[in-house]
Amino acid sequence: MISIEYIRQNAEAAEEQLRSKGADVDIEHVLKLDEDQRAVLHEVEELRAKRNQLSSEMAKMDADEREKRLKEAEKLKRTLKEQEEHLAEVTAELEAILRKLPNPPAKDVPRGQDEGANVVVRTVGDIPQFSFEPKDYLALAQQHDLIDIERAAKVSGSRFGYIKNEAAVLEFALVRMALDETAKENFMPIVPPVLVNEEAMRGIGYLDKEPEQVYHLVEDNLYLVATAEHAIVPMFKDETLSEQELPKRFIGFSSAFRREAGSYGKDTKGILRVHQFDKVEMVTFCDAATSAQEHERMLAIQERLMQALEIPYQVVHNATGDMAFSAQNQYDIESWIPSEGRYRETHSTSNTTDFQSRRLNIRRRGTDGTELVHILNGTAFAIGRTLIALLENHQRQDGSIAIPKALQPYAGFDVIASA
RNA sequence: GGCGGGAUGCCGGAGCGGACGAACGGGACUGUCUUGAAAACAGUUGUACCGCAAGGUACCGGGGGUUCGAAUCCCUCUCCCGCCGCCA
Repeated sequence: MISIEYIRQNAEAAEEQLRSKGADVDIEHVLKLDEDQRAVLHEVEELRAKRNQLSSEMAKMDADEREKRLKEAEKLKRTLKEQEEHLAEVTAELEAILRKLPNPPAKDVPRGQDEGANVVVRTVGDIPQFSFEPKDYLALAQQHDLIDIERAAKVSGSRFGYIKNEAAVLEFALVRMALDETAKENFMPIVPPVLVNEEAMRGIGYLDKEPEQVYHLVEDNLYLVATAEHAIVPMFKDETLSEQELPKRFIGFSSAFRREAGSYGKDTKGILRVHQFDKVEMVTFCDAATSAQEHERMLAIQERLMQALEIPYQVVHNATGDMAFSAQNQYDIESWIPSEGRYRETHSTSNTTDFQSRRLNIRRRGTDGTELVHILNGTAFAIGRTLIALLENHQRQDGSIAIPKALQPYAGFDVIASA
């Protein structure tokens, strides 16, 4: 959640920033509500002070005297109740608006309405030149019996898939490789629950932005996470961490579930956009002062992983209109997909600053007092999309697929070739 | 799924309508003493919000209620512990 003090102190800048992320805000209205809220709060607190004083006086009175003051006390009680109700209304109205506002972008974020305004920061790796017509991953998968979409449709519906044979082994190879790489930077491996309660999901900011994207188990009021981040970030809800234990870095593995409502007809083929996929995800809790640096660290890890897989990619600085709701700054990594002749998103990393920690009340205690922590997230590997890039970029003329050297020890084989 | 017991500050643990932001013990910090440390003694030790400040308000698992007044009474939810049942 955005800080109301920030809006109060930077009304003009805030308006521009929020609009740049596509929010339709009326800053004047927000400021007015904020003022009202504080005025009513002041009134309520004054009434409470009076009540408290009268009550403690009454405690010392004899029965007779108490009886005399009772009328006054009762009246005070009624007035207080009215004002408290008023306060609750104003507060709720203000909060409802604030909850729907995105994290204002950092100054250096490119402005723009959509991904067209994204800025390519750098391009790494040579685009493979094939002496033959490269196949798409589905053709390759069929040749080697790696992915079964048809039967998944029979069992689960559209946008599901079975990952099989070497592809299934590669999933675990990728997971292990990501664990090892991030271990060098003290990320703690973690397997979180994939079902989380409403409070946790709300704390993440997901329900306010795109509630239709998340699977909801109505009977138990539980939500299926759309990324491990959703289960890892709320772990420290209402906790104050000590300065010394920061940064806390986690490398989580979990399935991710997305309804993909509204994406009908978009990427309908294969496993690029599915309702369920596995993912290795980084999450860091750190000091406000170091979060920008942590963000760069995450990006660097992502790049190292892609370089180890020998997949050409580009780093994109997301424009305001293409950023996540919670992100103050965001980079995507787009991997080269030969069959499409273009780069497609395989990774993302966001600095959410104190946007999530404010909602979840996650602080850190230091010698300088307590303050909200900063929280960052970043993809290590989204398995499905990484498999796509891997299969297509490393295919050979006969359709066999070379496994990059760094991955071989994890996979236990160096090529996928049909017998 | 059934029955029983719990949830209080950094930790343990009392309190069960008014003097409780909370006894007592431990821990931590500061000071005295000491060459230094320990011990002993004295003191300090939560967070958030409103306010220029003085000060005020809120918080004893969450929410609601009763009352002039709730950690304390009532309702409800969640979680934890124990026993039984079922089960990968």
